[in-house]
Amino acid sequence: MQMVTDACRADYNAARLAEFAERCHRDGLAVTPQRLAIIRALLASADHPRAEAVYNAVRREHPHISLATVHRTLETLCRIGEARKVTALHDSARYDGNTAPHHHVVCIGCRRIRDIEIPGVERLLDGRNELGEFRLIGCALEVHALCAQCQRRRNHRRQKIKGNN
Amino acid sequence: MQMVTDACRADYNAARLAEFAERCHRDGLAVTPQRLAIIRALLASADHPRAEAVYNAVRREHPHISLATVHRTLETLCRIGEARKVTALHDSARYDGNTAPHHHVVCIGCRRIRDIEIPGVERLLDGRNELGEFRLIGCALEVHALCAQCQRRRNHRRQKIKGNN
DNA sequence: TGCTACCTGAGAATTATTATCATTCATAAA
DNA sequence: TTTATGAATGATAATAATTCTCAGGTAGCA
Ligand SMILES: [Mn+2]
Ligand SMILES: [Mn+2]
Ligand SMILES: [Zn+2]
Ligand SMILES: [Zn+2]
Repeated sequence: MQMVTDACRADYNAARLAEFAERCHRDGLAVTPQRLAIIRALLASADHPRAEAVYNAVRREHPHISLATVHRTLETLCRIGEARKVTALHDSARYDGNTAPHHHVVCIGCRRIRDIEIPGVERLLDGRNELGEFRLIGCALEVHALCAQCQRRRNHRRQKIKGNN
Repeated sequence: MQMVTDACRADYNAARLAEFAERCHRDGLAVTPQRLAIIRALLASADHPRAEAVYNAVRREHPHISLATVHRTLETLCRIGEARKVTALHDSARYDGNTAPHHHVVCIGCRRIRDIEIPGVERLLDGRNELGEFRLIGCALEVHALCAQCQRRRNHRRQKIKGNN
């Protein structure tokens, strides 16, 4: 287990930026100055910013950009796989009365959550209680999945799209 | 790895409910009908409800309860360790331009997030792409920690509290 | 049986996010 | 290069989740 340093991201970021226009075209998206500025700001920051933080960064070059555009664009970037969210469960607080150690499987379609037990997860951190400047407390594994219902839904949608061709 | 069944929670819930009043007293909290109803509803549901869902459940017995009380109480339960949140990062969406596989360490004080690489996490799911009704897609490990700054802050606060005795 | 500090309900305020719509612009065809 | 067109943007309203405020209520204790 080790921290990912800023240094090793420089090349990665340059490569990602170089590919960006091509990827937008592949997905049928226009390469707008706003989108370029937002992906640049996102790649440049190692701190997993919120929309507001990206907005503040981008505004230095594009003082007229709208916060709504930043929200929209970040969602678009996630949809085409150029960005992701740190957790799939940010939309509202989910509470758990089970305080015993366990982990969760989350349906990325409908946000259904179920408990799972996974032996060995704690062991991943074992022996360490520090990492860089951080004092470690515990960990939670979020297993991403599709529930039966959302699997069906996606299949139906795919078939509809096929039919429209 | 296995799903946690409803059945094996029945005893656990009864035990937790029995201890509840004692634990409130220990923490200097009053045992109000609202708090009892909320912990009961939370323990009874295996689906990691949002505040709204707890509100709807509790309202059947306490039609006059306020949604604000539900929010407040769920937060209180987390503070005294009688409940927890599924993720510490629900308050606003956090975006990540790094699409390579990696995990995160999260400061539970200030929500600072850093990338970490942990070999072997994917292996926890290996061999399986189904679990119960869920089709597995991937996973994300959220390592909880305190950053240097928040460690200092907590120490200062503890000293202040000591001084007030 | 009171006292008192803590708790609750009601509703306002705040914050994050999404929706609406008129205007602008990136793209590709002519 | 010009033009046509559908997609993208900015401004702002709307919605949703959560927190705040404060007057009145009540649990816990003497
Ligand atoms: Mn759980
Ligand atoms: Mn990351
Ligand atoms: Zn689902
Ligand atoms: Zn911190």
